[in-house]
Amino acid sequence: MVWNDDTVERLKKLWADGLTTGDIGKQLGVSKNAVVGKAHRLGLKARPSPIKRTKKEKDEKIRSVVDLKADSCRWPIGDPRHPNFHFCGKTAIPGKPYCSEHAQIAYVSSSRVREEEPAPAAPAATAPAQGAEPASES
DNA sequence: CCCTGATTCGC
DNA sequence: GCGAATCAGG
Repeated sequence: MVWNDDTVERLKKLWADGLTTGDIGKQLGVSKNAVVGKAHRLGLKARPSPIKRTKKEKDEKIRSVVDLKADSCRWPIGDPRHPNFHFCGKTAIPGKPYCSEHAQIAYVSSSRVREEEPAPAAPAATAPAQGAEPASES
């Protein structure tokens, strides 16, 4: 490996960028040892071993049932497998997991459902009352 | 055992 | 000075 100013600069860049020695080595075409060794000699280094890109990524992806209030209507909207799946969220009837509107649909008198009303994925009768667990991302 | 970085040591 | 081998932490 020829450590000219250019390569050294790239090394420092990648190193500062939070890349692991292995990744830097791949991008520079050298082994991780070469990277670590050079970094050591350059003076820079001293990073926690399993350095992780603690940057962004992640976050604001798992949200749906998690932020439901105790009185939020749990009527499912959309496909549970779809990222945009959510719940009605409107204020539910005290003691019930659905708002008045959806409660009518959920608690059909003679097990008969309105034709245009989709059956709830999680029936209120069997769904956990206030402890709805976020089962997304599984 | 996998990963990581740190240090050693022959070249 | 270089980096594979080796060591050590997680």
